[in-house]
Amino acid sequence: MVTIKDVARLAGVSISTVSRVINDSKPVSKEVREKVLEVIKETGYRPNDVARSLVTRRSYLIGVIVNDLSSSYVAEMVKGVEEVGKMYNFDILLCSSYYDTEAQLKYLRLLDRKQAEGLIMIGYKYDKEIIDKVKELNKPTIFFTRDLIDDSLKYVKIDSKSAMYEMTNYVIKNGHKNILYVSDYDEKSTYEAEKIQGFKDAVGDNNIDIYEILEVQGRKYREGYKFGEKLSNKGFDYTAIVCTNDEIAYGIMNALFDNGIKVPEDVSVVGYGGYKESKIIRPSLTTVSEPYYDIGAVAIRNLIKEIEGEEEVENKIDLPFTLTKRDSIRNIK
Amino acid sequence: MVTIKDVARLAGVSISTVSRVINDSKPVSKEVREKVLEVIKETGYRPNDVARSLVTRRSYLIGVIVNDLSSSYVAEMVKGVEEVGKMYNFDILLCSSYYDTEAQLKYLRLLDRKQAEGLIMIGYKYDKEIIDKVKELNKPTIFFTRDLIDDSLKYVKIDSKSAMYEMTNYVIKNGHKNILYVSDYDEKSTYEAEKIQGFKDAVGDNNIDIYEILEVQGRKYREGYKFGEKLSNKGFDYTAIVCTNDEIAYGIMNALFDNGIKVPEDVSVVGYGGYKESKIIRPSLTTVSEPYYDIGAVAIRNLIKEIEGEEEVENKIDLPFTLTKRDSIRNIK
DNA sequence: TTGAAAGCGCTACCAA
DNA sequence: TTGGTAGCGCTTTCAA
Repeated sequence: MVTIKDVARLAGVSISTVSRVINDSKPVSKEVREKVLEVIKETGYRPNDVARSLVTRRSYLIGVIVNDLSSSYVAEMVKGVEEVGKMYNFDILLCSSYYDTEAQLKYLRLLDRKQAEGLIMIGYKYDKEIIDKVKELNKPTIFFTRDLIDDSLKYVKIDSKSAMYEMTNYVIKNGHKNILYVSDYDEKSTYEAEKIQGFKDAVGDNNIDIYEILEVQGRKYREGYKFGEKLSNKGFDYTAIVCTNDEIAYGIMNALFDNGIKVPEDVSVVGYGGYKESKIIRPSLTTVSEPYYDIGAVAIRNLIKEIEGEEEVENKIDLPFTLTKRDSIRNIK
Repeated sequence: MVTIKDVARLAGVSISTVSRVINDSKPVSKEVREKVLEVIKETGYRPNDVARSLVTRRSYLIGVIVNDLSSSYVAEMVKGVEEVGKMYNFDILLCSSYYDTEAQLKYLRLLDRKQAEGLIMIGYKYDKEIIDKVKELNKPTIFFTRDLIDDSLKYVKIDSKSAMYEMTNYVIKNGHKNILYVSDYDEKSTYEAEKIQGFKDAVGDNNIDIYEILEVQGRKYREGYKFGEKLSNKGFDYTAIVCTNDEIAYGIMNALFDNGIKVPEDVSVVGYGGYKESKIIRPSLTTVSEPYYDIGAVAIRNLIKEIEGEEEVENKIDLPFTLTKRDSIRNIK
């Protein structure tokens, strides 16, 4: 392995000078610079970032802790984080905790030891233990989570109440008067509570009084499917089903389909999220699209601003959503 | 920031001793150990891995370069890499190149400077420039790619020829005698060539002579959809369509659906890959399932073996595939 | 414009 | 079982 010392010796200069030409940090005479560059080329010298980190106290590393990378929206966010991070010369250290608090704690410690300069937490909800640890680490950190239990934290989010309001409103405008809202969890998160509020507000503002809110035990495709099966078996007279997320929505849709109930002919279904799959399934899913790539991009952009000590960094960032109108809903007016 | 020196001073011992208790590397008397531990607790001291890396010459970092994390199978592989990596205390530095050779080169250099101990390359195909650079870096590296141009490289793969042979055979056993194979690219990769060979072998062994091989200009959903539209418009008399990958398959299926052609009633469609979406779409897709999580897991396990200098590391790893039989194919016998 | 030297935080050797 | 110290590869003063 060739080091800066070797280069210096071979070029007949001091290591300071070599450092200067590598980093372009101070003027170096043309001849010396060329000589050094030549030696670097000949020897194939490559600076060691670990050594550099130690003295500059900069790692240009950002730790990202996710629950599960195989959720398409998580992958999309990480992609945004990674790509924008790279634009600012930051690298991503990826950790996936699979919803486990112990793992999250472990990775928090790990990232700290690795001198990560910032943290991005992408998850569903966090134990107080995690929140406390994050505060203790005292590093720039940004959350994307469904449950914001601590107001001193920095996060990026979507105004889910308005989003669900608009979605529900759209459903109603399509003539639906008997609507089921499928909530994703019995243990209410602030995020889910907001969505339900949006739904209720829309229903109230439109004087719809035949509606129901049911809970599915989980938030994945599987659970949605099971729920849809139960629904099919017991029968129902809703004309529209509003789901708290896309996976639940296409879980339900597939169960209906497999039980001979047609969407949107027999019942309309709408989702929330705008996951990749929502445009691939048939009928394509009407949904609220959350800009996951952008969420990741904005999160890291903001984090880097804070790391670089810029002044005007916002603490709470609201990103716009869009209503994606597709084929899973029918106008029954 | 509290360093090992502070701990040593506060505990009234030398830094060597502190180092020993942190790493449990040499015997330390019970009293001294307890005193040191106490000071560590009080001060909240956390060792700096950067400094440690510099002296031990170990980073425990593995660089992963992918093309696009938003492909579900890539995310699945990275998940396998990350989770198994963590089991062995290795961390993942994630880079996404978006199919760009320049970016790949840049990340290769970056990972080298960051002292990554190994490299995992997940991609479609690589320029010679990349292969050369990888060789030059002379680090343990493992590929998962569709085009293996250099036999000295280490890779993990699926026997795609056998897989496609079995799939085609299955289609034929279902009574199909007029089959279209949809290839994904005009510029043949070794991987695609193998699949085609598997298809041809099966067709030949079964004395089927009405078959066709067509090319779609790309390998994503979009291109599959476009291809399916063209197919629908011009009409066809194939009874089955074998696709080179799942995205193409459901692209085609959706185009057929949107044009009133029913799968599997009017035509059977099968895919290759076993992407997450293949079980969600309706009809669910019959496909060859490649074990992406395992591919990632095996790749990194093997890489770590090489890094740790174990003897019996294989260079070419073949992983088993499975035929996933679902609803997109109909028996027409 | 250049070089000498201190030192980043740690491990590991050698001596005690 | 402990401490002293060299040194990992680099940046960054300070002086020349």
